[in-house]
Amino acid sequence: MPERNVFSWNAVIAAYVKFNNVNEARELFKRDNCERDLITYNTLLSGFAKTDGCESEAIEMFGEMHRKEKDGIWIDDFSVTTMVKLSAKLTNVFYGEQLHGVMVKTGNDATKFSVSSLIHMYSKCGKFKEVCNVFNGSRVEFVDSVARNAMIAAYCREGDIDKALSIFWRNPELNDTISWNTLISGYAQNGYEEEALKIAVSMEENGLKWDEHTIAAVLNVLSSLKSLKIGKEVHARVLKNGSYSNKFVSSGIVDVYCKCGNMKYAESAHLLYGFRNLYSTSSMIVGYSSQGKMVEAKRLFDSVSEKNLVVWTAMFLGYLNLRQPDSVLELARDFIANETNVPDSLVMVSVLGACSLQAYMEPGKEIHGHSLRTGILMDKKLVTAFVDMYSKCGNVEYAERIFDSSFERDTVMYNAMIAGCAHHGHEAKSFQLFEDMTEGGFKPDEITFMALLSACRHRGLVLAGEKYFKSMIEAYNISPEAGHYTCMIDLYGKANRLDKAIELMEGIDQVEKDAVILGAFLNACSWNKNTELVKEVEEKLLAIEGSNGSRYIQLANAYASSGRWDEMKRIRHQMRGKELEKFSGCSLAYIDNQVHMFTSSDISHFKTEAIYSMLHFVTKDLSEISEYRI
DNA sequence: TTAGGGTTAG
Repeated sequence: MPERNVFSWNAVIAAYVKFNNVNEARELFKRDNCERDLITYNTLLSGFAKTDGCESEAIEMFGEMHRKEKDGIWIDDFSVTTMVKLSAKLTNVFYGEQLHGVMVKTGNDATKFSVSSLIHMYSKCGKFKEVCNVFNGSRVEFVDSVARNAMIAAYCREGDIDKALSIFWRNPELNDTISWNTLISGYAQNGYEEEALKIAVSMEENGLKWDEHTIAAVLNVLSSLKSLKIGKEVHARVLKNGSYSNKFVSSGIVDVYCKCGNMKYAESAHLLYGFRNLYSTSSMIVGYSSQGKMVEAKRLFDSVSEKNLVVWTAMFLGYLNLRQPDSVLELARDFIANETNVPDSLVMVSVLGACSLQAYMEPGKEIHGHSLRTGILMDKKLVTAFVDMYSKCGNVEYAERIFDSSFERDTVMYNAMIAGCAHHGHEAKSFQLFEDMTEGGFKPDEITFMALLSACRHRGLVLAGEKYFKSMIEAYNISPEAGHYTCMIDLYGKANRLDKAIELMEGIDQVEKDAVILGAFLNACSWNKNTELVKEVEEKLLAIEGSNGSRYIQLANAYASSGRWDEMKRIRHQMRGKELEKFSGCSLAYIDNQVHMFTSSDISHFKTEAIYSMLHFVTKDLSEISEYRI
């Protein structure tokens, strides 16, 4: 242009901002010949505010505009609204409140722009009371469709769908695409996925077309529902209208396939349109790691240059679910060495899970120390993870201390503490915790009863065990699972009440008589030297688990215990020539930075002699003090 | 020529 003026400069800078090219906009702004006025500043300010990674430039520029008062450039209502929106994006309510103050001072707090932006900002920052103050304190003419939509969204965030609906249906003629989209997401955020889909359908019936936001919201719903069929339908729609170039839509498609467990489709969708999209890649990592496919997960994880806590946690949880604590701890070392982000509670929970698996207390203690020093919020999941870790690492006193100091509790946390006490032989405490739990209004679940029954089993408390077993079924309407039956049979067997064990077995449906229950019953028969029953169990057990070598050994031992060497020989003979998997339970001890693993009758350890001699003393002491058979 | 409301991953 031969003749440029401030209008043409503003127009071209605005065009770059509009098309998300803030770098070019900044370059033009900085040129010596660029003519600038307040509008130029506001334009670039909004560009910085909406661009990820440029937020601090916006704050800096706003400060600079403030200082330029004497040059005739000041901030106006446009600049303030832009900054309120930025406060919402950064969920910085302190900044937002100051801007609200500026609005009041300059008399700009009663416009449709200020009302909608303030409602949005306070809602995003979780200050619902302030949202209501702004909304109720605004004159009707300043509450337009934008403010109305902001209010619907605020009610949805607050979890008050009914209020959101009442605004939505009070003047249905005012509803635009954004109102409908807000409601779809609102339903989904509050767990009403089916209703969200119905709203999306009725949106079209009301003559409003789906836009990219609608499609992204619907895909999000389908991920939660794990609906492959409708997911494919929406995918087809996306292919027709070309909206896959939208990053929310493309990563949404990838996520639906991941959540449905169809990694083949997910992989091709990711390669076609999710490549280099962090959200799509994250979904892929989560998808693979939740299926235990850690090689694939790691390949994608390594390709992410800017890792965040979401992808880290996905990897941690993947290894943890596969029960590979070494991989979790190795990844944790990698995290400490390379990650600038501070670990949050979910990262810590994953690493604590690995410590629990390995009975390795040191890293757990370090995490505990770190969380105390940094003052991180101890949420319920984190407290539970500490309780579990300290219990499983042998320090139930620490576990109790953390449990006692927690302000909030839930069923899972109680379960961890009850199980911890049970495993350490503090059955009275377990029972007391159960009382506290039910009195506090927390509903016990099948895991609670598993912990209580295992406390009874370890201490031979038949009557208490029967009481909990009965109350689980009758008072709490929980059907016993294999673990509960196993506990009871074990309990009866050790208390020499084979008659009771038989009675219980008779009451279990055929389908529920799985190998674990039969195995427990076999032990009960063996302790009570009932060879006839062992024979009966043998047939059923080998029919279900004929390839499990441990079952043959268990049978052989059962016959041996009552002196039936002929039968034992027969079982040993049967084993020969078969390719059998053998599993043996092991114990782990973490001593001097090294894991020591022990199985029953193990003599492989380099300090075997010392260990057995100590074991001899401990066993002697225990049998003297214990009233029960060990 | 500048501003406000709705959408993703643990």
